[in-house]
Amino acid sequence: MADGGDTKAATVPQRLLAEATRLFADRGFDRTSVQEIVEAAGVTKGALYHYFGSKDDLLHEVYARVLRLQTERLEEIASGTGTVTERLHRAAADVVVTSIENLDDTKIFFRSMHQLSPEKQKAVRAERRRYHERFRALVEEGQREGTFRAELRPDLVVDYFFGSVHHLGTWYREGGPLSATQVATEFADLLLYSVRRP
Amino acid sequence: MADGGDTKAATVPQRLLAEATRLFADRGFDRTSVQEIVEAAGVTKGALYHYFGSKDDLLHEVYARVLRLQTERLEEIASGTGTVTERLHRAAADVVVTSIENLDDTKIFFRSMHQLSPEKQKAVRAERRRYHERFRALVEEGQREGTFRAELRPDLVVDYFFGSVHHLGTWYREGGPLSATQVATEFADLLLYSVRRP
Amino acid sequence: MADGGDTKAATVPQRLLAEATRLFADRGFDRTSVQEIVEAAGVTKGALYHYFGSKDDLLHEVYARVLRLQTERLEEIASGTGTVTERLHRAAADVVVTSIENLDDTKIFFRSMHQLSPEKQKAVRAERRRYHERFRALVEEGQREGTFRAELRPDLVVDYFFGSVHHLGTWYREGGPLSATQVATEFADLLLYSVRRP
Amino acid sequence: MADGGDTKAATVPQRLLAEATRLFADRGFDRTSVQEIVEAAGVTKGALYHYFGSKDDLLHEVYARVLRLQTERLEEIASGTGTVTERLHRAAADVVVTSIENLDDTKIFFRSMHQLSPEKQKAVRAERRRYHERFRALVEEGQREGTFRAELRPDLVVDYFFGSVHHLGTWYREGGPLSATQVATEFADLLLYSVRRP
DNA sequence: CATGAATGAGCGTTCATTCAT
DNA sequence: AATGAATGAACGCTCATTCAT
Repeated sequence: MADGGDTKAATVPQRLLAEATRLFADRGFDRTSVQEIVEAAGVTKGALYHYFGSKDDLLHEVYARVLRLQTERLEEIASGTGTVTERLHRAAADVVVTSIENLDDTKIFFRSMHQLSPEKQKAVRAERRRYHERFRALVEEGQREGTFRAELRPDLVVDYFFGSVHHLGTWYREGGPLSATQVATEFADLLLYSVRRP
Repeated sequence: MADGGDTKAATVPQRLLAEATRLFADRGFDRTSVQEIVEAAGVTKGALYHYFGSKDDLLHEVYARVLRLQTERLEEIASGTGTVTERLHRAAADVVVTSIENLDDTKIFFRSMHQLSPEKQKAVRAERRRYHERFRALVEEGQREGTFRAELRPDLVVDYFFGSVHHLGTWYREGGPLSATQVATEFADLLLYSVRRP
Repeated sequence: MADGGDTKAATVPQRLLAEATRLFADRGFDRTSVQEIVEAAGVTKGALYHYFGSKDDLLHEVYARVLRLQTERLEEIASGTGTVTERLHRAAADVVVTSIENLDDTKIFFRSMHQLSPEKQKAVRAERRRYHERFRALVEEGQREGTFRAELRPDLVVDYFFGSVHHLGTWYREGGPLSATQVATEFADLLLYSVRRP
Repeated sequence: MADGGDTKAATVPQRLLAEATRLFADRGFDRTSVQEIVEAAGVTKGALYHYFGSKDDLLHEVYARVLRLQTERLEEIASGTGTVTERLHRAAADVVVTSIENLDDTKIFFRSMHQLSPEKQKAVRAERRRYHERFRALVEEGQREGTFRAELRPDLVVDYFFGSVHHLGTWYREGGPLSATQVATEFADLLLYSVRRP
């Protein structure tokens, strides 16, 4: 009963979620069959439907998990210590690092969102919006205190930056020439250079 | 029979391509059936398969068209007159405008690329790489002449910027508060601010 | 915990049978899942399979209960006092009233019979036949004593009348313009008019 | 190309409808799989769905056909020559004969109606109601002219009689002791005896 | 050029039942 | 007495593609 192994010890729903994440990232939601997921997890379809209401639910769980994680981290950094420049830089770098560390989730996020059912899409978007708003608040804070350029549209800056972040999945390769931290630092630098009053 | 009208005059393959683009952007490649495409175009399946080898071919054509267009425009701007700052700004703003003007193609591009067959994906990526290289050359040119910051990794700058561009499809809405030109100017400004030596 | 209430006090198998009856009548046997039954009864699947061997068994119990009831009542009436005319009228009216009072059972009876396993179907049909025979005996008694028309085929009369009775479930609505007794009287009248020597 | 055979010559949709009718009557709608139907008809599932939108559609077609047939016949008889007694007798006997001749349809009708989708059920019921109304009009005509007993509720008489007719499928066996005409005559006699002023 | 009937493999999902606890 | 995780087979349906006409 002791947690000795790694995959063997995981519960059935955990294994299903892990394999689904991997497969959705690999070939996309529509191209992944329920059969493939259960085979990868070593169970039968019935088991999957015992824990998840639908294939859609599985994808929704992936989203919920990553959104929860990122929201927590941003909240901690944004409300932490340091100048607004330091905090924005830290938040930007952090979302890059965690996006790279969970590259499968990142890939799924922007590729498969529109394959969710309309209601679930709405729920995810709402959560996402809250996350963006917290980030935008940092930009606005910097504008109010005169550190960031006042003529910028903060919402546009956020969309600009997160476009770059979401696209990491299309070009970043583990084992490539760049470490996660290197990319994170460069991206955060690029962001700060573009918003700071020169 | 003479080419007098507008929609009526479009040839069958043109109409098929137009409807396919619209539908792929709307619901994604996998969620669009061949039946829906031919119904929208007012022809039968046989006609589609007469002009296109497969559903995949249709998607490939969408990509080929937009890549051709963007490459032409970039080439013209990059090799045009003006300082490197002016040319990079112009190129960046232009790709934003054309991405917004062809928002359907933009949506398809980043959502459905991985649904192409491996060989076609490879071909599209190669073409895309050439496009990015031309853009990167502009950054390098600015670095060589001392206008842009030397410590930047030019390839990373390009990925950073095009991430933002590709994501326009997820948030930009026609009829919203921002015109294509406004977004283009802001995006190009953000880019230039982040690469220019302060 | 004392048997004070009404629904709360019912035993688990009683509650299961009651909910199954309601659901089978509502949506049919095949359209009712075991899951729905146990949820309605507030127990789990294991409990159902503890008391009933199969879903089929549950349906069989419904039949057994209603057949037992009707046989008892017919027996009492047929062997009671009064002329054969009075007894046939009373029996006919009574089966209409009890069919309406147990409309769910009536609906199930003619809709779901063929969904029982072959052996159980045979058992139910045999029981049903005995019931019909007792009814038919009343008709024959009337023919022998010259009250009912001799040229009638008694078995056909029985099938004719019970067709009408079994179909009550398709059109009778509680709260409609007709009370159970009104329908019972009219149906019994129609039967007697058609069998009595004019 | 000449219509030489019997089953071979029938078109694919005709064969599908014929086999579906037989199977639905045999084992009920829910117990008949689409796979069984297409195997019996010697085609594949794709072919079935080329001609029919759903399994439900197939059942609806069965209903539509039999309702059309019966309505035509009733209309012809009811508006024909003869006294109201003769016409009601003729109509009653005719519906029995055609119900026996199309016993499969009769079985399906009362067993599987509630397995149709709600909208289609509504459509069938509406058509059925029109049929009943035409029949009821005959009873009312007889009451107005004083031939039938005035105290009868005509709608109840119709439900009474058609209950018997619909139940033919549960007990009538081809090759049994009774011909269709014999049953028809007896049923019509029973009806007329019960409605005529003695 | 174009049709549309037909294929065949695969899809997501349901469900009665079993069994270790 | 009762749980609920898990099975495994079947279900209705979709779809890109082919091919005789």
